[in-house]
Amino acid sequence: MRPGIKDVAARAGVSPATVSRVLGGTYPVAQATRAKVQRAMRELDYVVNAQARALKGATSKTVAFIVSDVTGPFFAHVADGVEQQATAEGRLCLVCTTHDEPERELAVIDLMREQRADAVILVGGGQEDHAYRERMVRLARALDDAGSRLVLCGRPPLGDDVPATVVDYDNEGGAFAMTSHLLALGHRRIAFMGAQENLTTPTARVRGFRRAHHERGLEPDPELVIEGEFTRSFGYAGARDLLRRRPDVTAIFSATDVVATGVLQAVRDAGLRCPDDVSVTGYDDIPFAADFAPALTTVSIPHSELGRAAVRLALHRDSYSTGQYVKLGTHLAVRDSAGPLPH
Amino acid sequence: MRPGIKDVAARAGVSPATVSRVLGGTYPVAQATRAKVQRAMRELDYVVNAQARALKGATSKTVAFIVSDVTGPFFAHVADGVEQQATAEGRLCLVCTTHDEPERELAVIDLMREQRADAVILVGGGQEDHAYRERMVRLARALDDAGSRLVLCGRPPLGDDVPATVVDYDNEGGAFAMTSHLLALGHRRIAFMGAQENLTTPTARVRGFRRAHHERGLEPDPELVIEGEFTRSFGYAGARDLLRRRPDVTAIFSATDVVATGVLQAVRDAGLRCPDDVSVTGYDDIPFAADFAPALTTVSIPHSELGRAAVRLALHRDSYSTGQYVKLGTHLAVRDSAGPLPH
DNA sequence: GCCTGAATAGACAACGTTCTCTGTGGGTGT
DNA sequence: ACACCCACAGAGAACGTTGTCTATTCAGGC
Repeated sequence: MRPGIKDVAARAGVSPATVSRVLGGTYPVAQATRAKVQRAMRELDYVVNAQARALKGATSKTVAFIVSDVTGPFFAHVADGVEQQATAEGRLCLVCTTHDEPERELAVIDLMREQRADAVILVGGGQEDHAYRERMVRLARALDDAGSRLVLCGRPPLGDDVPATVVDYDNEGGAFAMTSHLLALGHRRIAFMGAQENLTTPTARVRGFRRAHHERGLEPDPELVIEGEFTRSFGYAGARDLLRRRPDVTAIFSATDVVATGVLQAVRDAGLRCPDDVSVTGYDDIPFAADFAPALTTVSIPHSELGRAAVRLALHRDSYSTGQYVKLGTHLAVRDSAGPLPH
Repeated sequence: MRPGIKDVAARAGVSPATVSRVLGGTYPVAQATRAKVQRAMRELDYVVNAQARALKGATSKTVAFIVSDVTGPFFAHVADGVEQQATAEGRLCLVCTTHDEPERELAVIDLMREQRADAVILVGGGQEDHAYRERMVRLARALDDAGSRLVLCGRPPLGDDVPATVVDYDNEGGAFAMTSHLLALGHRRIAFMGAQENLTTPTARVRGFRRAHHERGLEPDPELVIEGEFTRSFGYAGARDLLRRRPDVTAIFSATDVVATGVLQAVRDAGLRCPDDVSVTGYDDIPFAADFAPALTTVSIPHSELGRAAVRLALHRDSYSTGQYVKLGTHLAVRDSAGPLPH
């Protein structure tokens, strides 16, 4: 049987309350008594019951981390930041996946409400439609009532009156910078691979792509903004078809690095060289981007700082008068996969 | 304020016990009463308090997942399996990192003991010394007393009398197969990059490397078994020095894919081509191994099955008469980075 | 020698569930 | 008409903590 505070008290010859005070350290206990209690705890190999403690207190000292898929390199690095900061703040870290099923997302947030997590961090882009937004607003309020804080990490804010913390990064700015880079290299027929109408992340990236063209007085060819998921297989199929249909394209801006892996494969399979024949770039700067063939030019996101900031802001929300919206910067990681326009 | 079972009971005009019974579903409640209660729950947006429930029950319906670093691709995929299976079994998933600090490992396991997790899954290799083993044995017993199960995932068993579940993979067999593959391609001066004396994983891989030589009546050159950590930077520095010191080497078997990325970089920087001048192989088959330059020949590990099996075995340990030790197979993933011996 | 106040320790009531007893009606069998 | 059982619902005690309130002791000041 697992010993409780009473067993320790009995063995030390004191009352349970005294043991609790030794545990907490927030109340005067005589040196001799403390020693007796500590000895009893050691002898019984006692550990507190976290559930009982949480039941008494207001919170479970836990941070929940919700992603669509733990294996995504993007998520793994945000998770790293979350875990680091949570540990530093004396919190444990719960992980849940949604696999992009909206109902599952709902269910998982209810689970976290049951757990009375201090913060519930939703990582990754969200959908753009109104119904989804409304649901998020309701969840934010429900969590707020339960004493938790909803944190949106990597997606835009819901509105000022919604009790949620938002930690975003400059999605559009990164796409703008990358597109400008390609334009500066002389490319004019640039494809964007992986647009998705109703999702916040690809939409912001397409916006940056367009804006970079417009600022140079150019109009992006609508035929070159290609819809598709953030997967390797879409990158492969999409690029293969594109290269057949539009051999005049000289650069492909992939919506994510994972898409870029597929694009690079398609380029190789088409007998073309990168970057000599066609430039390929990505977005995210995943850990192995520098090891691809060729090393991938991409947009770097401060992944782990995103996670750390999420936890930090959520837990100290009263002391941040600056508000609950932070937008971190992105920057270009220029490597070998994008070069000047071939002639 | 967050509503409790009493508030629901009051609103529905029944006793708290009845509400609990509607919640549990394991006791007859009249149809009309059930409807009243469910309506009250909906109106108050009630969710149970997981801590209170766990306090009553024997366990917190939680699985803990302990790794040295969440960002490692190996870990991410085991985590995926763990999370999948935990969800399927109605458990939540706690994540902790140790960053390879033994004291932190200790502290984290105590934290899990406090949480009364159903299973505590320790992922990745361990140290080989006696003191460490003894400590693990004590932890296994302590967790067993607390009603939890220690699971060792990706490291060898502690002994028959220790209450722990072990889910391992054929570490040595994979190294044996890979080395045999290289030998069959004609290579005779093969380096092993990333041995570490006191750690179980590299030790097993070196063992397979040696055995493959011996079975062909060959003796591996001790100078070619190079000590080093499982990092990209070691791979780079180690391979750079090796290629300078021993230009006669024709193949480099990297202890992990991450090491291989560094090795590949060093090979490129030395002006050599892979696999034409020197073959390079890895171990782990991380997700992007196929996207490296060239696509990496490596040993594939059933990562997520490792995680799933860990949870499955730990939670149903009474119904597995077969014992609490499972060893999963590994297989070669032959790609482009290893070729026949150049002449 | 008595009062005051610090320092310390115990008793007891929460926290929100679930489980085990006890009812309490109303239907059935004889 | 009586006993009996069944289906249901309530009362109350846990689970292991922590916080509040009260009781004891002892030193010091008058």
